[in-house]
Amino acid sequence: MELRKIKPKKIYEEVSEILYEKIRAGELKPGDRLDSVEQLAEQLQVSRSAIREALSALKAMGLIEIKQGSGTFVKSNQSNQLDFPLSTAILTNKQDISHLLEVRKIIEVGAAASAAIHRTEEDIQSMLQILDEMKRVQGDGELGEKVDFQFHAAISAASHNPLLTTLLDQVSGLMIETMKETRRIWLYSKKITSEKLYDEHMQIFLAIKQQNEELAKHAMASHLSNVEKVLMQYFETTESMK
Amino acid sequence: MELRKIKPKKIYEEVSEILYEKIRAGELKPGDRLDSVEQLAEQLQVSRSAIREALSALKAMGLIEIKQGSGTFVKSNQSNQLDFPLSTAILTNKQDISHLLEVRKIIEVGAAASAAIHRTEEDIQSMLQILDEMKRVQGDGELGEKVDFQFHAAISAASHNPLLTTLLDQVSGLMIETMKETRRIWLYSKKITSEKLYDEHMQIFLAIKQQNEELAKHAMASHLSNVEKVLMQYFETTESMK
DNA sequence: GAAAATTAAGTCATCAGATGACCTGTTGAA
DNA sequence: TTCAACAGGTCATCTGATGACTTAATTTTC
Repeated sequence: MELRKIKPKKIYEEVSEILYEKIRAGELKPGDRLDSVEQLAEQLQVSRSAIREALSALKAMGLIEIKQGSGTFVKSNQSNQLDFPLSTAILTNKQDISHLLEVRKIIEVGAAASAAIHRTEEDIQSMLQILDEMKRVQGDGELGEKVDFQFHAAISAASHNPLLTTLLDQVSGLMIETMKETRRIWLYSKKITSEKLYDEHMQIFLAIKQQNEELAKHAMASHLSNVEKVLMQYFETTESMK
Repeated sequence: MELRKIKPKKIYEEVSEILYEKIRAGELKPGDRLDSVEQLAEQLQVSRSAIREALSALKAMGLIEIKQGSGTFVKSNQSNQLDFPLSTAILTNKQDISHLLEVRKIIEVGAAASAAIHRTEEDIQSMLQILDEMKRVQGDGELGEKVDFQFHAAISAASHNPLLTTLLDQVSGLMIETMKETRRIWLYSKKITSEKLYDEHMQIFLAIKQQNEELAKHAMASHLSNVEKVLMQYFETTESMK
C-alpha cells in the first residue's frame, strides 16, 4: 500500500505561513502594522492563541516586532540585525575549530577582495583612522583586540554587501563565543606578535586602497594563516596536556 | 538626564531564554524530552500560554520539535550547528540578489579550494558519477538542475568541513527561495548553455582531482561568473520591462 | 500463550473569557 | 499654548474547558 504521508498542519503554522508569505510577497512592507490579534483571529477564524503563537514564531525569526499597546509591525530587514545571540552549539574540539577557522578565512578573504573592488574614499579614511588607533594601542591586549575587530569590520563594510557583512559578523561572533575560555591565551598570543600584526593589516589596507583584488586576497589569506597558526599551536599544546 | 533604558521582559521571552540556555549548556541534550507544558508552567509559575508561545519561538528557531500527543523534544541538530539567520531573510530587489550571488561565489569558490585539498578517492568517484549523470540528462531542465545541485553538493562534501557544507546549503536554499518566481527562466537560460556548463563543471572536477587549489578556485569562479552573467542579464531585461 | 482490540493516561492543540499593562491620540483645564 | 487626564485600542497573561493524538497498559479473543 502506498500512501503519501498526510500532514495534519497545525493551525498556528498555517497562520505563520500565511503571514510569512504576505511579508515575502511584499503585501506587507517593512514598517507596516499588522491587523490586531483580535482582527486576525476574526479574519482567519481561529482563536487568538493561534495567532499569538504564530506571531511568536515570526518574531523569533526576526520578521516582525511586537509592541505592547501599539501593535505588531513588520521589521525592516535592513536595519538592526543582531539581537538574539547565535543559536549555536559550542564547538569544543580542535577539528570543529579548524573548520570554523576555514570558514572564516574563506569569507574574510572574499570580503577583502570585494572591499578592494567596491571601497569608497570614505571607507579608506575610516580604515586609516583605525590603523592609526591600532598603532597607538599596540600591545594593549584588550583594546588591541577591539581595534582589530574594528578593522575587520571596516573591511566588510567596505564591501558594501550587507549580506556579507552580516555573515562575517555571525562567524566572528561564533568564534568569540567558541573561544570564550581560551580568550586570554588568544589575547596573549596576539600581543606578542603585535608588530607583525600591524604590518599585515597595513598590507591588507594598501591592497584595498589600490583596489588590487588579488593582492587583497593574498594579504588577508596570509594574515589569517598566521593567526590560525598561532591558534592551532595553542590547541595542540593544550590537547596534549589533557 | 541620563538613564539606561529599562526593558520590561516579556514572560514568554524569559521562558524561551531559560529553555534556550538549558539546551545550549547541554543540560538538555538532543533527543531529550522536555517536561510537559503543564509541568513547565507549574515549575516556572507561569501560564501555559506563556510556555506555548516560548515553545513556538524555539520551534521556529529549529531548536525543538513539538509532537502532539507525545511531547516536546530537543532536535538533534547535528548538521546545522551554524544557524545563520539567513533563512529568514527576504531578498527582493536586484541589488540584494547580486549581493547574494557574491556571497555564494565567495563560499563556493572557497569550498572548491578546500575540496581540492581535502578530497578523498571516494569524493572523486561520486563526482565522476554525477558528471556522467549530467552528461546523460544534458539539456533536461528540471533534471539537469537537480544534477547541477548534486555536483555542487558533492564539492562541498569533499571539503569535509560540515560547517562549510551547512553554510553553502543555507545560501543555496536562500537562492532557491529568492528566485522562486524566476525559476522557469533560470532553467531555460541554463538549458541553452548546457554544453558549456558541462565543460565548466568538468574543469572544476579536474582541478579538484589534481588537488590544484588555485585552479579549482579559478574554475569555480569563472563558472559562477558565467551563471551570474546570465542571471543578471535576465534581471536587467525584466526590470526594464516593468 | 500470543495476537489483537480496547482502554486509560499523558500530552499537545485549540478555543473562549477575563483582566491587566501599555501606547497613542484626544480632550479639556490652566 | 501647555500639559495632565482620559478613553480606546492593543498586546500580555492567566484560566478553564474540550478535542486530538500518542503511548503503554489492559483486556479480550483466538
